[in-house]
This record gives sequence, structure tokens and C-alpha cells, in this order.
Amino acid sequence: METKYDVGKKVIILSNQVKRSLDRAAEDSGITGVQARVLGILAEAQKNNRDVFQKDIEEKLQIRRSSVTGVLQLMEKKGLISRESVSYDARLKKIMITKETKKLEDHLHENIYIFEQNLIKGVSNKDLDTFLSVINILSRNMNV
Amino acid sequence: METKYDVGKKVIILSNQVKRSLDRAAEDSGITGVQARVLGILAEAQKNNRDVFQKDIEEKLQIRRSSVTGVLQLMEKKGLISRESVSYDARLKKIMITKETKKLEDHLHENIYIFEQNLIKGVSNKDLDTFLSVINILSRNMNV
DNA sequence: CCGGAATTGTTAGTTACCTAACATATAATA
DNA sequence: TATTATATGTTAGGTAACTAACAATTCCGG
Repeated sequence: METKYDVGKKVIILSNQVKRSLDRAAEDSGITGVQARVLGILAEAQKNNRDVFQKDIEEKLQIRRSSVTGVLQLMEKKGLISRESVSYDARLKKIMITKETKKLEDHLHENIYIFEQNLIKGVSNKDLDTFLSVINILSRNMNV
Repeated sequence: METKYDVGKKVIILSNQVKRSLDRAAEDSGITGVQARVLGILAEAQKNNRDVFQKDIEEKLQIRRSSVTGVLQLMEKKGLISRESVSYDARLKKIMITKETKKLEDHLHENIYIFEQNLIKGVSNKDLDTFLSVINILSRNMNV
């Protein structure tokens, strides 16, 4: 009954470290790591002319609805985003970046780029590919 | 300025999923995932006749001192552990498992074993080794 | 068209994590 | 020895996650 690897525990440990580092990377834009990730999703969607609803954040971040509500409420209070209803479905709340936030983005994305580069320093492309493909499998295993 | 892989973000996403699954695994012992991990550390130390102090939890879980304090306070209140000072250093608090907790352990460890096995289902040993070695590198990168 | 099922979001209450500031105790050094 | 630095733990206040229960809307089958 020996657990050979403790993979799950190690993923959690790494994630705690990564979250702290991401928080630091977002810090001088005056926001948190999660907030930066939400802004990333919004920026990406804007490029492709797509609307973003809370459900999308839920899926992309793999957190619960109620957690999304909490994060977005804080972001709205800080003026980072605005939310408005759409005509064709009264349940949905469309999320939009404010003008002030747009000004943050370049510097923020740069810092996050640096964060990601620093994270994977010293790992070969081949190993990184394996790493990401394993992440996908584990992720799928958790969703069933 | 394209981030090629978004490895950090993906690690966080996976970790959120893993934490939920671990919480469910620990649930029918009446405890949370973190609490189960703390008990694991204590059980392991006991096998090797080693004392465990809060600093050790901090290092093994890679969370801040104040977070350790919080987790252990809750565990103490629930009667899962006790804490006592040692004669040779007044700063240290030794952490011990209570008798009631010992009764939980077999079933708990079994459920966590199942959780870990389910997590890595479908991943080859070779890829898992690569995965873990990459985790080690990323972890080190975050500590500098 | 109507009633139950599914979808989307919120609220309330809890746990786990964080930083900053603090309190003590021990170790190191001048 | 006295002072400073390091180590360990706590408190206070905040953010991010969770579950459970709820509310409202839309979808779908009879």
C-alpha cells in the first residue's frame, strides 16, 4: 500500500510556489495573480472578437462558479472590469475590460512573460512537451 | 512577446483540480486535504522516530509560517493533534498525533493511495519520471 | 403550452493561503 | 558580556478557493 510517487501532493506544493511567484509578477500592476489570469483571458478573447461570460472563466480557470463570482466582484469594485447583461439571455453577464485596465496590460503581460520564462528555465523542450502532455492527462483524470 | 507554453498557469489549474479531489478523498475521515497531508508528514516522521516542529511543516508543504499556524490551530481545535514545547529550545512547538487520529489513519491512507493512483492513470512510468524531474526543476526555479 | 430539468449566477459560511508587523528566544560577534 | 542578527511562532487583515442552498432564466418533452 505504498504510494510510489505522491504526484498529487507534489503538484500542490509546486502550485503554492508558482502562485506566490505569479502574485509577485502581477504586484506592480497593483493586482493579484488570479486577477492577471482573468485579464489574460479577456485580452485573448478580445483579439478573437469573442464575448466572455462568467461561465467561461469558470471553465478556463477550473474553479467553481461561486469562486468566479468572488474574484469578479473584487475586480469590479477595483474598477478593473465591468459587467453587463446581454439581450438574448438574461442569465449571462458579459465581462469587459475598462479603459484604465487596458493601460496596465503591456507591462503586466511583460512581467508575466518573464515569470513564465523564469519558471521553465533549465528544462529542455522535449521534457517540457512531456510535462505538458502529462498535465493534460492528469487534468482529464481529475474531471471524470 | 508570446509566452510559448503558459506552464505556470497550467500548473495552477491542475492543482485546483487536484486539491478538490484530495479534499474528497480525505472527506470521509472528516478532515480536509491539507490536514491529511499534515497527518502524512507526522506518520512518516514517527516511523523514523523523528520529532516534527512547525518549521518542518512549513518546509514540506512550502507554505508560509502564518499559514502553518492557521492549519495547525484548526487541527488542534478539532483534536487531531496536540502541540507541546521542548526543554532545549523554547521557540519550538512539537506536533503530535492524538490517539483518536491514529484510528483514522489506515482508512485515510488507503483513500489517499486510491486518489494518487487515479490521478496518474494512463501515464507511463517513463513519462511520470520525466514529469517529476521537471517538477523538481520548476520548484527549484521558484525558490531562487 | 406547461412543468420539470438544466444553466447561470449569487449568498452565506468555512478553510487555506498570503503579507506585514510583532514577540520571544537563541546564536553569533564585537 | 552586550548587542545585533537569526530563527520560530503568532496576530491581524486580506484574497482565493470550497460546499450548500437559493434564485432566476431558458430549454425541452409530453
